[in-house]
Amino acid sequence: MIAKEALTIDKAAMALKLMGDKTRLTMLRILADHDCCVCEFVEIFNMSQPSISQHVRKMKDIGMIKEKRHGQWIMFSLNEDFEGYEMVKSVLHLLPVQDHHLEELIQKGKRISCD
Amino acid sequence: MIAKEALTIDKAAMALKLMGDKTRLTMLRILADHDCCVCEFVEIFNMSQPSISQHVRKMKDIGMIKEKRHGQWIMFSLNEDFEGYEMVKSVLHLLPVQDHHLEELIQKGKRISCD
DNA sequence: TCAGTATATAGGCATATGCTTATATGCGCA
DNA sequence: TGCGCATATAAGCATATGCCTATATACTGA
Repeated sequence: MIAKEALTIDKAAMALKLMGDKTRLTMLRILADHDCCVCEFVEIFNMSQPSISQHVRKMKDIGMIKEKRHGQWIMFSLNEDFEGYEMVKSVLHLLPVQDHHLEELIQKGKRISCD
Repeated sequence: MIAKEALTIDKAAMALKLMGDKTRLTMLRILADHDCCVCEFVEIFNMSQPSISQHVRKMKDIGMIKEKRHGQWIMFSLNEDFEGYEMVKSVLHLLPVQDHHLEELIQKGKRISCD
């Protein structure tokens, strides 16, 4: 049996730095329950599309989230293969559910679902 | 019975931002096991004293760590009363022990102990 | 193929961050 | 009181960050 390698301080710090932004942390808390695409985040955060895109890119670049294209949309989700996944999850579980954002989205008819 | 208030996203993000720096994260991981003072961190990180002092100050300012003066020295420790204490602890427990830094310190005769 | 929608990239700007050196403050002890 | 060590603060500088607007790319469906 091979012990799971502990996360290095360096990698953890990199992940935590990304989580240390309110917008990204909220995105992650949402992603802990629901996959989302960029255009949904644009609605939720009422922020420019490039700004959202850049936040998402940073998290994708270090492997914290992953993407899957569904036609026109690219759905993002937490990446369970990320080295810091356990850490990310344990932090997110301490934070309040962000379902109200999704509900608002649904009420506005802006929720994207790919099944 | 009163349920423990969940940490807000805002406060968590603030704490995570501070943890997202390699130097501070290492300090915190050390503090999880041992109280330390500024001059010890200066030795450990081989960094200027003001630089260390500023890192410590940021963490003290949001209540993440606390200080206790022992004569000439001010010993810092994790603050169990910090709102994000549980989060901090759960992250630190996923990181490798940093005892080698303390051992080096002891070998150099620079370890401060206040008992 | 072309219009419409979704996403990414480039460039610019204001502010935040982390480090440094210089200096001030606080405490212990002769 | 005055020196020595520990710590804090001030000021300056280079780089990082987060946002924006403008523009490019990618996919869908008529």
